[in-house]
Amino acid sequence: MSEEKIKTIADTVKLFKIYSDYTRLRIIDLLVNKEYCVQDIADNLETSQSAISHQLKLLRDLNVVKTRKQGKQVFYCLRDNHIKEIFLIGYSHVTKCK
Amino acid sequence: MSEEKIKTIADTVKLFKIYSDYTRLRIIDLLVNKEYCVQDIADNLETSQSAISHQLKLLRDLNVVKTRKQGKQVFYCLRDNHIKEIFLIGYSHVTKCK
DNA sequence: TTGACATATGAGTTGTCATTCATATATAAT
DNA sequence: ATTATATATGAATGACAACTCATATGTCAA
Repeated sequence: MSEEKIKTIADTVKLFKIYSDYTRLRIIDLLVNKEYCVQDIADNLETSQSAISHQLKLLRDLNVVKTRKQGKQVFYCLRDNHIKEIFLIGYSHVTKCK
Repeated sequence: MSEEKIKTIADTVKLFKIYSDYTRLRIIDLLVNKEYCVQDIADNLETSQSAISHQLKLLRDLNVVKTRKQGKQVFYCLRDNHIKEIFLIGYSHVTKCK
């Protein structure tokens, strides 16, 4: 296996890992439609503000989400369509297989 | 969020988790083209027979791969095209973003 | 400027999971 | 039957990652 291929596979693992956590996937699912501030995400997912904030930091560092600050609140949305597309492919695949 | 949606999201997490390990993804990548016996997979990936065998058990249990026994050897291949498709979507997405 | 609110973050804990090591099972060859 | 080879598997180990708890930072209102 070439060095380049190894790198690509490793990057693909990283990509899929984004979607491989229940909290993160619910965040992504929520943000598919519109932006949310942190507390609203936490409320929707019935998860602590801290847990959500940690995951959002991860998603920020991975360039999955972008933020918009408005007063005390920070609104999050998906950075581009690629993330949404892959999520929807996986999601619809699962839906079909029922 | 409805009970059913929660279940679907959880199942989607499981689906993505299949692809979220370096050893597993290399196995899947290898099996995209043709079947391999266990030792050949191990040799190709330069990973121990035991580590490969454990991952193959996982993939078997998840219905990702199927097996064909021939003498002392067991040949593995992908069970259907769905697994291949999602892998290729992720893989090509990463390739494009370079 | 003080207090209240929204978010971020560091440290510590816990659980999960991929690997190794040792060994079991199964098949083939002599 | 015995030995060698291919694969599978249980237990133990180690690494990582998600959460909690406590607290810091930043912003607004009074």
